[in-house]
Amino acid sequence: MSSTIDPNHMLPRYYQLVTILREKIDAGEWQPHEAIPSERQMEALYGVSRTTVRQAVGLLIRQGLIYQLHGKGTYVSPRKLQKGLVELTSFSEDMQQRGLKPGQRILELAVVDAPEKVRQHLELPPEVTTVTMLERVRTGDGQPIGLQTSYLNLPPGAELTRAELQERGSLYAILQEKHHINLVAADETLEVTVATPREALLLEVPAGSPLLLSERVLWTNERQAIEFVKILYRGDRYRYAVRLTR
Amino acid sequence: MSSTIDPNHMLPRYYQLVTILREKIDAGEWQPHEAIPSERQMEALYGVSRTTVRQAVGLLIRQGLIYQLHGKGTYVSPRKLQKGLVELTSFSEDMQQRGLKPGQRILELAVVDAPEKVRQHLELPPEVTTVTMLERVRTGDGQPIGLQTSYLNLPPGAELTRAELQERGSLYAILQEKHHINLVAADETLEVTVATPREALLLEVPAGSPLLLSERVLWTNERQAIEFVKILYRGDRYRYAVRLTR
DNA sequence: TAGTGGTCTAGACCACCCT
DNA sequence: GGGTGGTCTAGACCACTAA
Repeated sequence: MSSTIDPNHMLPRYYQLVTILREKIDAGEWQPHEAIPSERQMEALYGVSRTTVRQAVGLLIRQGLIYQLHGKGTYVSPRKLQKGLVELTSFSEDMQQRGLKPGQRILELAVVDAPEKVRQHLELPPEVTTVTMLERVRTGDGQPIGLQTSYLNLPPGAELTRAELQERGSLYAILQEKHHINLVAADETLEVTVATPREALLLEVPAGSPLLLSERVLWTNERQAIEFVKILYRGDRYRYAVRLTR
Repeated sequence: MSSTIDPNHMLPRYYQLVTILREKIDAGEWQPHEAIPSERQMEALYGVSRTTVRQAVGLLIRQGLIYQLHGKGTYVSPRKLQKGLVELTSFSEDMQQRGLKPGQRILELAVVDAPEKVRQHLELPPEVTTVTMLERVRTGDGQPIGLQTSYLNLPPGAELTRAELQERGSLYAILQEKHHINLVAADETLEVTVATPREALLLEVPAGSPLLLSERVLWTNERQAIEFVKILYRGDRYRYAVRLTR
């Protein structure tokens, strides 16, 4: 709960300023549509250069917390625009944000020949013929929400075990912490489909029920496609939210 | 098709540099995962400061065209990550990007009492009791794609006529050019539903067919909610695409 | 005219990667 | 050690808004 900037801190100064400003906004110290101090005032207030102020301000603008009007000032966004609807999240994070306890039932974990559709999405080179396939029923507060099928192009030597998955829950946490793979972006498509008998059974809905189908390609910080994941969501229990900007 | 920066040009230098770099990437002058000149090299190449180079580079990174690795360099993203999947677009722009000719059939255009749900989404003040309601069947290459219902909180005096809409096609173009309202962000949710008899008739599908329901709140550059839009898309003719980032 | 954000410069030092 | 991106400074001028 600091409100000054420490030049010797581990974190960069612009990021310390981001934290200070976000805390004030979250605490309601400035109301929506109210002007916050100008860039030159913050320069003096926090003892940093205007460039550094603008770096912090730019980040908060991209996160939707504040906005600027040329010649007028910098203002707090209305609360609806403050919620980060746009970020790349795992299923587990997604459920937690919705206030549901994430859970899973692992149906299958195996190394398989890559289907053609998966080859294309992951842009597999010819010498790679197999991928790791993981099928899970995902739950929120114990209720089935989605049927998830992942195809992973893991680096040689990297392996995935049921035990790890059971323990950690989140696949992304394992990739990040154990294999040092950073996921930074994803391309996702959404469409409508209806449940096959098998899907209906697993999701506990009548066969033919409408489902939301998400297909996602995940990219590492080096922009290699590493995972292609399909999630079939129950139409009655899931709503997808995004923020779009110009 | 310039490849130098003109200091006296109308456009800012960083933006001229963005254009130059984008043209080279689009032309395939640099291949995916190939390094482009370093920031200090571009400083010399284009006669601008490193700050300006970084401003251009940052914009292209946020658009997904390039990425940077600390201590290594700046690289071209693979093509799949170059397509802008994330931007706020109107239905007309959306159809054009998909290579379909956008069309519409106006069902209703009227000033109505604002329903409670609309009041909440638009955050209407108590003194505002009415909104402009516009219902249209949207088509792609003449085929029905979606049933769109818009609720607009227009500024006093601003009016919308069928003639304008028929002529311009795009509501956003009218708001922008005639009323100088800039739409800069939107919050959108997507879910699955099934067609009522009326919806089925208008969309030319059997009653009970699965549909994709989009609900969108549009924000101006001053972060006022100005439009609440519902679009019911035919499940068999529409797929939604987004790019997510960390 | 004064204050705001938008653009731009010419430096500097640090952290990281590779040889 | 030399090159890369990441952070930061102390200025400057311009474009826009409002009184």
